[in-house]
Amino acid sequence: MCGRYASFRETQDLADAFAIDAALVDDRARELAPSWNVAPTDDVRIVVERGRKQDDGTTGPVERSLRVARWGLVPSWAKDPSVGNRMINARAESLLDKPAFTKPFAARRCLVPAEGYYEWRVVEPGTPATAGRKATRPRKQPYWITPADGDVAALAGLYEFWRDPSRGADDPLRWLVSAAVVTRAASDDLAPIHDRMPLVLPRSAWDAWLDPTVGKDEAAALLDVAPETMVTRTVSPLVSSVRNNGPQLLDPTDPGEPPCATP
DNA sequence: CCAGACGTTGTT
DNA sequence: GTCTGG
DNA sequence: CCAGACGTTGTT
DNA sequence: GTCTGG
Repeated sequence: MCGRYASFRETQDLADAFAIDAALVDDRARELAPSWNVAPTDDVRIVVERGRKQDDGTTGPVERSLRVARWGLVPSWAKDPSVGNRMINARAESLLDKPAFTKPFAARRCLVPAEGYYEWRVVEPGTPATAGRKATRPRKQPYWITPADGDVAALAGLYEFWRDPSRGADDPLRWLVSAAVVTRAASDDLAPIHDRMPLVLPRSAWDAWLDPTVGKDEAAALLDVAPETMVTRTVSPLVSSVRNNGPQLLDPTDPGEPPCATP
């Protein structure tokens, strides 16, 4: 779950929403194209808090910034970045036991801004919506899921740095920043569509989640926040292919058959 | 000790 | 790097 | 997450 | 069926 989402809000709006100083918005974040179909391995915008490395080698005061990360956490020990292709999610329930996530959770938590995310539900042929039509193979019905309050969704994330051994000290691509989205059990409202959902943090939890001086024990308490209320609608299967993009992917479609938990 | 994994999802 | 399994 | 590939050699 | 790429 949470393997596809959308992030198309203007960078300045994001900076405002997360109280980020304009000077701390990375150029790459400004240049990143809006996307209605963000897929694993894509570059995404993340909100982080850390002290910048200063010229004298020491670390400066903690600052909140908007940066770019590759979706799919690449552990520091990875031999190549493809390891991150499958580390797109981190289960809240087991986070603390996973070597790949231990340090990121203790010190490198981030927020992944999203306008909403997608889930797919498998619809078997022969159900009321397809009755009378020619028998078909199961179909994957995508859903668009957004916060009910219309605000930006702040997905809890973890990030990591990976040093590319093939690049020299001066190469700006020497350090790859990558991130994973934390998942949890779905709320009762969303369970009929899917049993997992991203951890959407309420505004009241943002500061503590981002604060690198907040340790793992305190941060772990944030994993249990009450789920945000979300609204859903069916959208076109165009979104299923990562090659498609654009606001039309969010166009509502006839739901046909309502989701049901137990057939 | 060394070798090998390190992750989630969905589906059966 | 760090943990697990053998 | 879904879609799409799934392979090597030798030659250009 | 299972892995890789986006």
